[in-house]
Amino acid sequence: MTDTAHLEDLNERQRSAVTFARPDTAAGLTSDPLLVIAGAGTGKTQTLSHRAAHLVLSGVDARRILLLTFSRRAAEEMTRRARGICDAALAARGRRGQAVSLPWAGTFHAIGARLLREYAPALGLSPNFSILDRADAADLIDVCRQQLGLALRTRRFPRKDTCLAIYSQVVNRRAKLAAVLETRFPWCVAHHDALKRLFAHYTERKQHLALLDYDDLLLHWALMMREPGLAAGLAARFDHVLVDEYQDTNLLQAEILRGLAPTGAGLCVVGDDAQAIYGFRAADVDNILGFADQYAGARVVRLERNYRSTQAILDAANTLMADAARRYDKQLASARGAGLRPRHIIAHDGADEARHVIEQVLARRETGVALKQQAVLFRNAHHANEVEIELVRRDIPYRKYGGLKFLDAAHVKDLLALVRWAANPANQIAAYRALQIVPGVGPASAQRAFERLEADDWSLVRLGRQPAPRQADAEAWCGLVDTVAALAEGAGGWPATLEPAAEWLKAQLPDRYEAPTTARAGDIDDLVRIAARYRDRDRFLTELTLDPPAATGDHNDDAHLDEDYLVLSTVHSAKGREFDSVYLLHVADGTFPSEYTARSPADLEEERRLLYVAFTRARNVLEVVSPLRYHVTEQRRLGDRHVYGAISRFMTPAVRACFSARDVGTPVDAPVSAAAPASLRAALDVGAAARRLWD
DNA sequence: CTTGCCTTCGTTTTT
DNA sequence: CGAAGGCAAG
Repeated sequence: MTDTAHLEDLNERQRSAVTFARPDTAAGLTSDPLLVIAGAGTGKTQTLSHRAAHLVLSGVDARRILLLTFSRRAAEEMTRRARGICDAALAARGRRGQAVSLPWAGTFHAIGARLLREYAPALGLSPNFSILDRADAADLIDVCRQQLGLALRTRRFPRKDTCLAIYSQVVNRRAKLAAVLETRFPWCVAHHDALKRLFAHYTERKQHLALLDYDDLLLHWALMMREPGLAAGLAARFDHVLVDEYQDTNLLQAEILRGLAPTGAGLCVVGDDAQAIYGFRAADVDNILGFADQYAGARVVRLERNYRSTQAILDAANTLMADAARRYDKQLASARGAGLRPRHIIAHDGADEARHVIEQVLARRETGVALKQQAVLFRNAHHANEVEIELVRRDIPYRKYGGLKFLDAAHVKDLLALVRWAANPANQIAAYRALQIVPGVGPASAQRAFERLEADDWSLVRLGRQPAPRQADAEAWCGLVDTVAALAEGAGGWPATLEPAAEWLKAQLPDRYEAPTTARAGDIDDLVRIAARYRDRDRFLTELTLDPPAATGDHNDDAHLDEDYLVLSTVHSAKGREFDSVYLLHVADGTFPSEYTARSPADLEEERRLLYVAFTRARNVLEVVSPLRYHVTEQRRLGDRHVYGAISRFMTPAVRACFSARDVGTPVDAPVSAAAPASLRAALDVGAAARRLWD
C-alpha cells in the first residue's frame, strides 16, 4: 500500500505519467511504453524525477532504473529531486530512509563509457581506452590523412573538422557516406572514395591505439546491443529506462533503447518536439514523432499547463509555433496569469543593442531581481561580444555559457595531454602534443619517439632511458618523460601525483608562450584543483571529457556560489533553464535563421524551434532585440564592416502582434558604403528596412 | 628538422 | 579577425 502524499503537488496529467504502470503487475514493476509530450515549462523535470522516485517508493530497486539525460546538469538535478521526494515520503511514513540515489543516471555518452569500460573484454576493447574530445578526434583524422597521402596540394581535400563532421553524420544517422555527402556536404562529393578510405583508416587507428571518440561511445554500445547474448544480459539489468529530452536523440540512441527495452516495456521517454534543436548533431525528430508507431501499445500523455511563463509570453511562443510544419499540436496555457507583453526592441546597431540590454538588466535589478535571474541569450557566441565589453567596462559580473571553453586554452590542453598520455601511452594525440612541448621537438621527432615507444611495448620507463632527439632540450626532455612516467605510475596518489607535472609544465610556459604567463600558470593551478574533485585519474579524464566545465570561470564555482552574476548563454546552452528575464540578441535574418542553415525546409524548422526555446526560457520579462545595422563577420574584404540587415522572418506580423514595439538608439547618420556587397544592397536603404518592420 | 613569418581562408549551435 | 597552412632561414 503506497502512501500517495508525494503525488499531491502534481497536476492530473503529470500524476498519470508518474504512476503509469501495467495494471496486472504489482507495484508498478513494469509498464507499457510511455511517451510524455511535455511542452516548455510544463514540469518535465518534475515529472521525470517524480516518476523515478515513485518507482523507488513502489519497491523498484533503484539500481535497476536507468535514467538517461542530455546533459550532466540534468542528470544531477533529477537525481537530487528524486532523492528529495523519496526522503520526504519516507520521513512522512516515519521511516528512517537511507538516502536514495540513482546510480545509473547520466548522459547517454557517460553511461555508454561506463558500460563499455565494464564490457571491454567481451568487446575486444582495451579497458583503459581513452576518450577523444572533438579536437583530439579531428587531430587524429589529420594524422590519418597525412598517412594516406590525402593532404596533397593537387586537389583541395576537406579539412579535418569537415572530415570529422561528415564521419559523425554517417555514424549517427546510420546512413551511407554517399547519401550524407549528397544532402549535407555536396561540395565534398568528389572525395567520396578517399573519405571512405580515410574513415576506414581512422577506425583502424582508434582500435589499435585504444581510443574512442564521442560517437564511438554510442556506436560501440549500439553494436553491443546487436549481439543477442550481450543485449539480453544488459536489458535484464534494468526494469525501467527513463529518457529525458527524447526529441534530441538520434538513430543510434533509438537503437540502443530498442535493445534495452525491445517491447517497450518499462520504457518511458519525455520530450518536446517543439524544442528539437540538435539536428545538426544528427538528432532525429522522427524518434519522438514516431514513438507510438515504433512501440505498439504506447501511451501518450501531454503536458500543456505551463508553470514557468506568463500568458503574454506563451502567446508569443504559441503564435511562433503555429506556423511550424509537423508537430504534436499543443497550446501552452499559463498557470501564472497574463503578465506583461514581451517587447520587440528595434536597436540602431549592436552598440545600442548592448546598451539597451544592460540598462534593462540594471533597471530590473533595482526592482529586486538578482542578476542571476536574468539572462542574455544569443545564437552565436560572438553576438555577445559587445555586451561583454560593456559589462566589463561597467564592472558588472557575468558568466558566459557556450563559446570558448576553459579546456580549449592551449596550456590547459598541454597539461591534459600529459595526464592522458600517462593514462594510455598509446594515445597518439596526447603523446604528440606532450612531446612537442619540449623545445626542439617538432612533429618529426615526436613521430619517431612515438614509434619507438610502440615498438617497445608502450613502456614509458624504457623510453626515458633512450637518448633524447638530437635538437631537443635534453633537460626538458628528461623532465617530460620522468613526469609522464611518474604520472603513469600514480606515485603519491591522486591528485598529489599531478603536482610535479604541473610544475614541470609551468617551467616550460615562458619558452612556449608569449609573456605574461601568470594567467596561464593560474589556469594550470585551477586544473589541478579541479582534478582534486575526482576520485582518481581515470575518472577525472573521462568525466572532464564528457562534461567539460560549461562556462569560462565555471571551474571555480564553489568559491563564488553566493556571488551574483548576469548569465550570458547561447540558446543551445540555455535549454532546460529558466530566468525571470530573458533578453534575446540579434534577432535578424541570417542569425534567426542562420544563413548557413536556411537551405532546406527541415533546417529552417529547426531554426524556428530554436527561437521558441529562447522565448520559453523567460518567466516574466522577454525582450527581443533586432539591430538594424550590425557588424558583419564575413566577407570582410568587401568593404564596410557594417551592413543593414532585416529582422528575422520568424517575427511575422502575427508574432509581432504579441509584442509591444520600441525603437532605441540614435537615428542613422552614417553614410552607406558603396563597397557593401551587392547581395545586401537591397537592404541598404534604412527607410526600407524600417518599413519592412511593419509590413 | 624546427621555428617564425607570411599568406590565405573561412567563419553556428555541442554531447 | 583568428586559425591554419606554406615557405624560408637557422
